[in-house]
Amino acid sequence: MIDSAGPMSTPDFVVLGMIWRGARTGYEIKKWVATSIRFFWTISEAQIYPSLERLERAGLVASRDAPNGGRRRRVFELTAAGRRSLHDWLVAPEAMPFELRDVGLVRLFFADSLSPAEAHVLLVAFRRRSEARIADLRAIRPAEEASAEQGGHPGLTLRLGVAFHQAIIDVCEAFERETAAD
Amino acid sequence: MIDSAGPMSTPDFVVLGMIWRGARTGYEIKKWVATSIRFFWTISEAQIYPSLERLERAGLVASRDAPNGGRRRRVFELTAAGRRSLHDWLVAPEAMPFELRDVGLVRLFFADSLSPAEAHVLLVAFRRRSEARIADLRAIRPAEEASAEQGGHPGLTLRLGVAFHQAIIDVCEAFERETAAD
DNA sequence: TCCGTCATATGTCAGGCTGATATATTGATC
DNA sequence: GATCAATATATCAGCCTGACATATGACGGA
Repeated sequence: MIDSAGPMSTPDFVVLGMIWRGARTGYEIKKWVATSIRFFWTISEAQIYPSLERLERAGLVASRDAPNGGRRRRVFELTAAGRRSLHDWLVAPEAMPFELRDVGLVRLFFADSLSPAEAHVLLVAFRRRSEARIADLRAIRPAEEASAEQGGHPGLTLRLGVAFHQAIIDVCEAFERETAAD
Repeated sequence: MIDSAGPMSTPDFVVLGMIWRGARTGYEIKKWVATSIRFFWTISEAQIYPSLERLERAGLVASRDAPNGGRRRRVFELTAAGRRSLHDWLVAPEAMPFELRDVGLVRLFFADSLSPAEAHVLLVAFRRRSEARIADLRAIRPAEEASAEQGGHPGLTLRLGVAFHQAIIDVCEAFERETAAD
């Protein structure tokens, strides 16, 4: 299917997926990523525009010029091959690497070098970060978070984000109680 | 404190912290990272050795040559300034960015484009990944996971890892039940 | 009506990091 | 005595991020 443009990488499929969701221009892809999957995937313009070129060369998207007055603008849509490619990627039994890079956990890891009082301050800051993140997540789309089904799979990823930070908060509070008991 | 070598970055503090934990050579730092904080921080040799140079120039670590037979070897230890610098970093009220990059969540996000059966297969694969990760975490240091206090803060980070993957599993199972009910 | 500011829209580029590879010695296993 | 794994340090191509560059349209205030 893709022969002239090398292997597809995850950012390419993210671009493809966002066009499937209805994003029409590179700019919209960037905006949509920033308001939906930004907590578990980011993408920069320097990736989006070359990616759109590759996808078009591979026949997965089609574009046409649609300037808005004197402002240039290129709108994209999926081809049948593009829909098939997205589908194949989603059902492929590939590994799904979970990459976390967390300065907070690193600092906690070294907290044995602090006094109990200092370590406690750090732990509270760490817990508050997750509390703030849950507030951010709820602000994105409160409707979807309230009811299970309505959000579909985007709603599921939102619930996962909330649950995951709630678990961190619970463990922090348990640890705070345990160390306070000393 | 650090004047001749530009600002310190997180990887530098990770190296400093690992030396505080007792790592003696660049090689040991790499090995220790791979068996402790690897689930939330990684570091490559291409970072470690230049970082050790910077830390020594800044007076935060001291090194001496300690060849093992004909094999060159440089052992490092913290200076007083190094201990202070690590302490200051840990207590600084800085933001702790939480960076996640998860292909699994991205694929789930687009799963509305699949049939219910296909989406279910993807969800099960996603859940199993967290089950496998919990097994990995428990394998690292089973003793610390059993009891709260014994692990200190490394034990806490281990508990946090287990808890948040357990939260993912719980949400997945709930969603599986909800969608199966249709 | 002019001006500033924000949103739309597409791109470029330096610098940093990852993953792969290179090199050399020691110790273990067969 | 040969092969493989572990110890130990280092380099490098290639990719990505974050910052910057460029240009137009829309809108409100002075």
